[in-house]
Amino acid sequence: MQKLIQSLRRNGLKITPQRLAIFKILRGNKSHPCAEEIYLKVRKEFPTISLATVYQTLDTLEHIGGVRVLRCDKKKTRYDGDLSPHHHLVCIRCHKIMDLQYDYSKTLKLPRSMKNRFQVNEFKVLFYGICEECKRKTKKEKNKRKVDKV
Amino acid sequence: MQKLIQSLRRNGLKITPQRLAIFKILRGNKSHPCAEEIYLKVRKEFPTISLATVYQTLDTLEHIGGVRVLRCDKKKTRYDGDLSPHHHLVCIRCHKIMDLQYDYSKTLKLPRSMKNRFQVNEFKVLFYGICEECKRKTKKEKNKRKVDKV
DNA sequence: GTCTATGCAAATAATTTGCAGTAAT
DNA sequence: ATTACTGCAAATTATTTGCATAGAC
Repeated sequence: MQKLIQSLRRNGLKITPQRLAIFKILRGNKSHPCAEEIYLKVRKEFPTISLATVYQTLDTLEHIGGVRVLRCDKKKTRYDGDLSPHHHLVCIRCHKIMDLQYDYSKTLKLPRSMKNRFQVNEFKVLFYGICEECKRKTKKEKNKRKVDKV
Repeated sequence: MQKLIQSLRRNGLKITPQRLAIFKILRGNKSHPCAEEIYLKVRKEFPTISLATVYQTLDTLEHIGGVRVLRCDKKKTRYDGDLSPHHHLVCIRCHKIMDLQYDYSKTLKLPRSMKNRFQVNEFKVLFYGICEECKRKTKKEKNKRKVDKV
């Protein structure tokens, strides 16, 4: 939280209670909420906050690295307040997003040929597949809906 | 192309000229177009095609693995017809998406603890950073707009 | 002939914007 | 005092849907 305040300050941004509240909600949340879900939560503390403010704050937080943005959902953007090095497992059946607490920064380097042509600030790894729960269900359905890929 | 036709057939889907045309456009295109851009291209061959058909076809193609979907752009979904193992470099300044022809499948395994809890079908790696061109511009601007991260 | 896919228009819904008032510096 | 932020309502826009018709099988 102190880090956030410092970062806001250093970037000439104001330290508003709304920003702190949204950041706090994100930090204490492993569920990758979307803007609307965050909105419903902050409203409990700030009943007059607007959804637009939530969107704007999320933008601000993204810009200063206070939230990580997940665009794996077709419909809505999801937000992740866990700033530790980790990645995501996305179930293509139930669309659940799970955390993978594993740091690939050692193994995941750009090939030499690209190293001087792109300065990497961060990277995201998304694994798509079937989660345990859905796999169990699939077996019961005797491999229904199997897709033949190109 | 034969592979696509086979895959459509195997999945009980019809082989329509619109589907083939959209697939052909995607294959011969390294620019990661969005639905609208694809629509404008197919229209040259099929002036009566509708944007809705383009969306539906892209959905179908995604489902059978005939196109790869990129959700790194805040605004629109982008589509990639290159089915070879490769990943993407996204410039956070100019929002250009570049291909990284490199196969991380050997290095990017799930940790043992997760291996039995998630069946990976595919994975995507997104590198975010600054492209060569934008880096050159930044230097001229004497490190303007530098962000202090959380 | 059957059934799916297309084209059209209208609907949906996430996100953004403009602006007047409010609060942080 | 200054300037940025919030709240509200309205606007925007990507994407989806319903339905009649056309086309693939």
